[in-house]
Formats: sequence, C-alpha cells, structure tokens
Amino acid sequence: MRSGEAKRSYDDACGTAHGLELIGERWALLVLRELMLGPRRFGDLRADLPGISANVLTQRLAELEQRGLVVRRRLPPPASVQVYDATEWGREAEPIVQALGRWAARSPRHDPTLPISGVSILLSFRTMIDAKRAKGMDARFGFVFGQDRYIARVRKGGIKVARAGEGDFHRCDAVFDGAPAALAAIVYGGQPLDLIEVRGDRSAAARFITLFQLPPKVAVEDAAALA
Amino acid sequence: MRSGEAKRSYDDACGTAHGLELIGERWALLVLRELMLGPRRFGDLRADLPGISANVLTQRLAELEQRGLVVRRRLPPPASVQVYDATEWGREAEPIVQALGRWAARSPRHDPTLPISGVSILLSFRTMIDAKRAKGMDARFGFVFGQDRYIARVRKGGIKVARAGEGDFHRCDAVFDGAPAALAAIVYGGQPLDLIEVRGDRSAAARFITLFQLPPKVAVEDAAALA
DNA sequence: CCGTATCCAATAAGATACTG
DNA sequence: CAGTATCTTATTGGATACGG
Repeated sequence: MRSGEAKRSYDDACGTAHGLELIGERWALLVLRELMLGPRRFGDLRADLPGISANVLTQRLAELEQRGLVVRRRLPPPASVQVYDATEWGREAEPIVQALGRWAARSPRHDPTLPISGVSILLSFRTMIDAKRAKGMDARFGFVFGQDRYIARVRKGGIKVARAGEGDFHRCDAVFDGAPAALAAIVYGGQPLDLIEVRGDRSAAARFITLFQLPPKVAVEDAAALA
Repeated sequence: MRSGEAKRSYDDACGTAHGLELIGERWALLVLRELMLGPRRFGDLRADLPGISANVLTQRLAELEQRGLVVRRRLPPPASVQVYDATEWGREAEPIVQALGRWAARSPRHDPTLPISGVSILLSFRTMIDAKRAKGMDARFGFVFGQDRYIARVRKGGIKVARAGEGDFHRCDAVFDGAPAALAAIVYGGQPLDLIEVRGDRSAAARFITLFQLPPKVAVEDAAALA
C-alpha cells in the first residue's frame, strides 16, 4: 500500500478508477440507487437492501455524505425524523446504475426471482422502456408498495417517475398495488396481471406492462459451465 | 471462499445488483477496461494497473473468465504467449466504464496527475469527444506509448479507436509519441502540445487536442470539507 | 519472463448485542 | 427506530517462492 492516502487508492488518473473510489465499495451504489427517487430513512434503506448490516450501512452513508453524494437532513416537526437524500451529483450517478443494470440483464445467471425494491423496479422502467412501444401512449400510473407510493407518466415514448403524494393518484389511469417482486414478475417475467391488485383502467394497465423489454441473454457456448 | 462462485450475494433481483456481483469486486472493472481495445498479456495488465498484486490479478482474471467476460487464449507460434481478451459481452461493459468515468470527472477530488494507461486515455477520447467541435474534422491520429500503438479516426463528430498495426500509421495525419500521462495533461490539463513528440501535421494535432471537454466540476459549498 | 501458490498483516464486511 | 460497539470472518495487498 502506498503512503499518504488514507484509504486504498487505485492510483490511476482515469475517471473510471476515481469513480470506483467514490462509489466502488460494496453496497455503495445500491445505497445511492435507493435514494434516486427521494429521501429515505435509515430503516427504509435497511429494509430494501436485504443483507446489508447496520454498521456497513452507517459507514456507507457516512462515506457518501463526506464525498458529497448524500446529505443527511432532519425533517421539520412534527416529523423530526432524520432522512438521507442524494445530492444532485449523487442523482447524476443514475446513468451508471442504468448502464450496469442494462448490461447485467443480459447475464445468463441473472435470477429475477430474488426480492426487489420499489425504487429498483421504478428505476428499471426508466432504463428498459421501449420507446417504440410507448409511442402514442399518454397515461399516468400509480404504484403502491406498502407505505411507499410512486407515480409514473408515460408520454412521447418516454417515462417519468417520481414519489407520489396522496393526491397524485386521482389523476392516474391505473394504480398497481402489490409487492415490487410481483410487479417485476408480471412486467419482466410474463406472469399474468392479476398477480397484483389493479385499480382503475385495467386495459391501460395491461398495455403498460408491455412497454418494457429486457435485452437478449448472452449466448453462452457452454451454459452449464456458468451455472 | 469458493473462487468466482456465488459468493457474497446481494440477494437482489435488480440488474444493477447482479452487475455488481459480476464486475463489482475491487479491480474487476479496471481489468476489463484494459481489455477493451484488444488482448493483453498478464504483465501488460500488471504494468497498467499500478498497485494490483499478482495474486489478485490472477483471481480477477479467473473470475471474469468463469463468468464469460474474458477469454484466455494462446497465440499461435512463434509467439505462443498467453493473452487475455474480453468477450463480446465483456466489451459491452464499456458504457458502464464511460458512465462512471464521465460522472467521476465532475468530482472535485479527481486528481489528473496520477499515472494513466494508454487504454484509459484512448477510451476517454471515446467518452469525452465533443461532437460539435469534432464536426467537420476528418483525420486519423496515431499514438505510440512505448510498445503499444493505437489509432484513432475522427469523422462526422465521432471517434473510432483501435489498436494499431505497423502499417496503420502511414495513413495518419499526425502521430503522438510519449507517455499517456503527458497526453492526458495536454488534452485535459491545458498543457502545451510540445510536452510530447508529434510527428506529421502539427496543426491537425493541435486541433485534435481541443476536441475533448471534461464536464464541469461539481459545485461544493465547502470544498475544504472534502479535502 | 509468465504466471501460480502460499504465507502474513492490514482492512473491510458480516453478525449480533447494545444504548439513547 | 436509529444507529454504535464489538467480535468474527472474508478479502485484499505485499512479499516471496516456485514451476514452466
């Protein structure tokens, strides 16, 4: 190890190497991902990052904060709870999350049956929307994952995603209510729509779930070798 | 631990998490980066990844090979040397490298004076080319970094980059010969062109080094806090 | 040289218990 | 609930030795 630097450095001027020093530690990018759609509490993050331990989450948040990617705030009373939020620069890391996700979706070893967070599935919509299929659609959709609510607007072949307030759902064409993993199984796994509850315009919902296309799996000469 | 196998899992169906399981280990993405422009030998990799130890490089290469991102080949006699090359899927990870590099270039703590590999600087040209500035230019450039040679073709606002054979340099408008770090200092650090040797059309070379634009640094309220 | 293997010390991650 | 503290395990890096 070299002298001087406090932590392990790649000692490389390449931006990629510096990026890995900023968000290359285990869990760091997933923590940042969970903050992409707005502030979360410590417990929310812990719940949506199955397997992370409290001390590692504490450490990652502290590092991300110190590097300027995350800010810690205390909500005004009566809430008075502490939340973590991504800074603008932190949110600018979304293309990294997307590129990684799009690339890894081609993996023959990707297991889509694992748990998935609400933020993940919503961000995947931004990543995987097929502009041709979405062209001509103009609709709003709501998503209820337990306490968390999100809203998506499909228009001009694109999709906008955000956390939802109560009133936002009144303008939605349809609202999906269920587990994120179930929604993922429907959209990406070809499962039937009635795996979750759908309120509102069911035909709009049926169209919505066809808008997203995973890239083709990598051809593997000997797939067994990768099992 | 079981080398390369499903070790510590993120237990997350999100493609991003799976991507981190594939190339999230320390050094993995940088090893893959070094293979983006063609096969390299073990010693080349070791030389261009300052700080990696031989055992870690061996392990990363074995893992990447087992996951289908890298192949190990033996060149035909008389060379008969073993080389590592990225598979097509491995090369498809370049958008990840680019997104990470572009994002990290905004970091206030990025130190461009560190060493940099030839592959890194050439890839950075692909990432950072400013289409508006390159528009209307049609030229070829050669790069000599010790034993390694590369060629770049600028055309229609884009740039193509590849390893060069001997003959390729005859068609070049200009050839840069020097250390990658010096070229980086010229292109990105505003240093004078005569820091390295330039053969051929010097005015074309002078235009070339203006084609690349780093994104603006992140505004930091208290930059000292991040030192 | 080109890698691999092995040993060791330093870190980082994981599990769990604990405190305000 | 929101973290700390502590302990155990895993990974990393450096040195070095070894076989092709």
